[in-house]
Amino acid sequence: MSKPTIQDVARAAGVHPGTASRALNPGLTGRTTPETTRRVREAATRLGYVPDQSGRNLRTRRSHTIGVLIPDLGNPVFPPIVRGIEDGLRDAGYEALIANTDDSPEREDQLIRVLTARNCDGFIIASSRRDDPAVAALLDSKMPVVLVNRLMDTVTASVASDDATGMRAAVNHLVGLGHRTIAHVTGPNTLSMTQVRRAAFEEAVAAAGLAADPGLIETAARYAVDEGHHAFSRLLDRRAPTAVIAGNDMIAIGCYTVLRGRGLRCPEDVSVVGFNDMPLSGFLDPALTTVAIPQNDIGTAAAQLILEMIADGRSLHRLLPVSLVVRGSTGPPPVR
Amino acid sequence: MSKPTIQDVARAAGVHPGTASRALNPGLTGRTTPETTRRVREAATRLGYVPDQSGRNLRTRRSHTIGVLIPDLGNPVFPPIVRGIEDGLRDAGYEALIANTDDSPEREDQLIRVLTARNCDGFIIASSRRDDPAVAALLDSKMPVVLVNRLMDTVTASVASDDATGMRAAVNHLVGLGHRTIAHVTGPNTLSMTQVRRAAFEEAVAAAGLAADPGLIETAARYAVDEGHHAFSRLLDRRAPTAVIAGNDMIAIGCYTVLRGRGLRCPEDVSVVGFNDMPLSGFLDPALTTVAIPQNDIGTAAAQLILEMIADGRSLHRLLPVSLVVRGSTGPPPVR
DNA sequence: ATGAAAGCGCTAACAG
DNA sequence: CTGTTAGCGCTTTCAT
Repeated sequence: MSKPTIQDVARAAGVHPGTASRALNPGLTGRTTPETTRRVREAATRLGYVPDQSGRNLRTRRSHTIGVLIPDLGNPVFPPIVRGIEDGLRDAGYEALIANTDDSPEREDQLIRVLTARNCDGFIIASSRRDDPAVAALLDSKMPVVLVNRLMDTVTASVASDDATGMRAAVNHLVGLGHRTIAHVTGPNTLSMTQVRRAAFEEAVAAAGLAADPGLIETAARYAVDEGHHAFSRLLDRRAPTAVIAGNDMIAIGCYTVLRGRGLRCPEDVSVVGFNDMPLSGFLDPALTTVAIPQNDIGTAAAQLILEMIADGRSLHRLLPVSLVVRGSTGPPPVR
Repeated sequence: MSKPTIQDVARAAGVHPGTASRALNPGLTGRTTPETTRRVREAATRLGYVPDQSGRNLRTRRSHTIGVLIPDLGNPVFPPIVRGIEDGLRDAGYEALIANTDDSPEREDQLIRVLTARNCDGFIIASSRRDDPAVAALLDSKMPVVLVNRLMDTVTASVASDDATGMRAAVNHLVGLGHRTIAHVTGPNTLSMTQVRRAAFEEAVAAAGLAADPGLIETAARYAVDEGHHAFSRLLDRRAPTAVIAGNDMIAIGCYTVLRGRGLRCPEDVSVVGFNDMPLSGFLDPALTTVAIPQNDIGTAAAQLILEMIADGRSLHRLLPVSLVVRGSTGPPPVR
């Protein structure tokens, strides 16, 4: 004997399937007699009835499923965020469909289609570029969308860390240690996150009374170790900073490898500050000083936000607080 | 304009929806004229047609969804495996529903129920303990299940790395360097993985003609940095090994922190070997010598296997090759 | 090889 | 409040 359908339940309860459906749907209580409701529910539990999701999805065009787009689960920043999302959604009876875009616009576009075909009720997207036609089209289609950490002008709902404040704290930390020549290795310019962190860097440097020097800023093609390595290497070929703030922890590791390759010590010769405080950053040698973003909270906030959008259409921007974690990679500048 | 349906494609191609369906379904090539197939496919791509899964699921009585249970996405070993699973499944039109058990039996049991209610067509489980009633019940129910890296006696389908061979390579590497006192910090005994690695360690040590010394083996309560730290600390309190093989890379990091805390250098005083070669292990200082398991391949193999089980009921055990990656954390033992 | 038609399980709109 | 009916998009059987 296979799984019971709502027809079976209706027959057992002596009512019409439509009535059984109403009795079983929590949102429609009051549309059936208490007595009927009771009888149907009793029959359902007795038969071990579990509503078939496929039928329900097809009819309601709802799947209780959220598409989650991230650049790459292999980047250690994302797993904690994804966990936050998953747990937040599941507590509300939703599931996450997770997909990696590898920062490829084509792949992102294709994945949006695949997930749309699954009738996702909404999307949480952490992979968007500032100019992103696929996401823009999704927003146009009135699909609920929450952007995470990478924002776009047109979006109405987002969750991000307060990177500007974090960057200021990082710069002030270095200035307080006595640094006067501070470099910044940014991520790719296509991302809003890069812009925010870079603008805050320039602002904080100016506020500290240091000379603005474009030569102290270099762009890594991706938020990855090797690209960070190349970018910082180019920077060191033309300048001699006593400290560098990396666009994120992966780039910071790239800075480490450059210093090691050139026989420079960290923090004695050059201090390094990262961004994100991803897992294991504290176990690097030296332990990385970095701006910690609340990765798990970002995930749960994104989950909560998308659910609110689906329920009431409410949408807002949330900025979550960060904190500077001072470890062993920063110290006073060398005496010249 | 909303999403195109197969009706739209059929109309555009001038054929009946049924024919369009046949032309689009890869399994049914030969049931339509090459010309028809071409025309339908052309119309489909032109319209950007993506089959609606709810309709398909309802009709085929399949959800094209696989439940994936892992201990914790926060452990850097798992993201690459999960990526392999996701990509492997998606290429075949399946999606993964990922859930973290945090190694809690209760949570695992509950998650299995949640995912079963979603009509998953099968499960890929990387969180099973040797004695695991929830997974055992799932196996009993004839649900297709593939176990990953952690095996059980009763399972018929599994994917794992060839840990025994890897462990032998690690031991031989150390013996070749001249080490005669080699320690092993294992993971928890509840996992088959731990057993396999430990048994292979003892075997390889014996095969090298070294004395078996139970005092050189210590168990970490979890595959985590802090537990690895505590376990290795206990071990060093009673023995003075010149090398240690950690149950995995997280435990290896715990060994690093113990050595650092005691003023011992790696590899000059004590060599350390890890297991898994998780991301960033190569960027630790010293770069970790470790047994690399093909994380991505494990994921894709698991995806392939579960799809085969669903399709033909075929099931088998796969053991994937590993390789020792020699980096900077191993060297000759100190001269006494 | 293709067209026609039925139906998977469910719920929303409409009557009564 | 409940029965009736229709149909979501797709695949598959049955004709032709």
